[in-house]
Amino acid sequence: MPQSVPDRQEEAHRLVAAVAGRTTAMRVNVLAILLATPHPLSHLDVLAALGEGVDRVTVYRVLDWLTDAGLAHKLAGDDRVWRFAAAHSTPHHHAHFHCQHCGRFYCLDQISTELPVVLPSGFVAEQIEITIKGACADCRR
Amino acid sequence: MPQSVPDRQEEAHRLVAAVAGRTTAMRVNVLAILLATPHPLSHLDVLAALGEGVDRVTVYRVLDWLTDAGLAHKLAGDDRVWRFAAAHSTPHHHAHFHCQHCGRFYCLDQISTELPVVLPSGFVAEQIEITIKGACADCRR
DNA sequence: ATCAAGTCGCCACCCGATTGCAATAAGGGT
DNA sequence: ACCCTTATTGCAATCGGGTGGCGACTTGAT
Repeated sequence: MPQSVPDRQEEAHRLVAAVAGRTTAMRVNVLAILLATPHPLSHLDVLAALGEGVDRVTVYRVLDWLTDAGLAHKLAGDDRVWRFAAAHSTPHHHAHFHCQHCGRFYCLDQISTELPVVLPSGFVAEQIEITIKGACADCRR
Repeated sequence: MPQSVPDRQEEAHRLVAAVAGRTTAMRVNVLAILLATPHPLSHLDVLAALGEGVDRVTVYRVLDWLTDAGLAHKLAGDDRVWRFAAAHSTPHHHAHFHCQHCGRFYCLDQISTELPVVLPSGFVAEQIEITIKGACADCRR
């Protein structure tokens, strides 16, 4: 079905197979799409990239599975929509850019979220999420 | 109706009156609740604090109005729920803490979001949102 | 006191996400 | 290569935070 995702298929297959759990076509295809895209994708984006005849719920579950398996990141935007990005090369901790105009998300690999934060006593940080909002290069024209 | 919010009522009234637009009981009450709470509240939290007989939709609109008026901040959490905090003393740019266990949000006034970020060319930052996830002091016990 | 414009309250509705369950496919054991 | 167990998929229904529409009611300027 996804002739629009030619490459990354093998890479995705290798990554999925390396994880405990079954290696299904759906998981491989979805991961291939995420790998081929430089910015985080919404569930709807993934569904569109897969083409017709794919069940929404399955994609939800596959994306969650990929997230649990550590192969993808899940991030929440202001529009109450989940975005997913492949975890692959990108270091696990980086910031995101959210364009207020076109709504697109970008990964800002250069910006680390490894901040030396000082929390109130008793608080323990497990993860830091940084989202920069503004206008992307495309929308500035 | 809100005998549970004794103080802050006058302060809230003063703040609402200082803004262009009508000074309604609903706006004053909701702002008083936000002022009386040290951490951001969800729409449901506010509704519960107001007591019975208050319309959901009105609270949604009041919260949006307060946000537009600059009297409250609106922030998105992982659970796809808006949280609102009084803008009052708190500097406009600060980080938030999200407890993964109890789901509560805290304002981290000490941590500024005035970072010297370097964006790809053409990108313009308008706002930076930092959310630190982990376990709060209460849940660590 | 009057009255137009701004708000409130109730209705139904939107849409992303989730749950339940039967049908199907993956892959280990033989 | 086949079978059988079990995880995954597909479909339908549902959930739940949030929104739009519109008549009734306040607000506050006149």
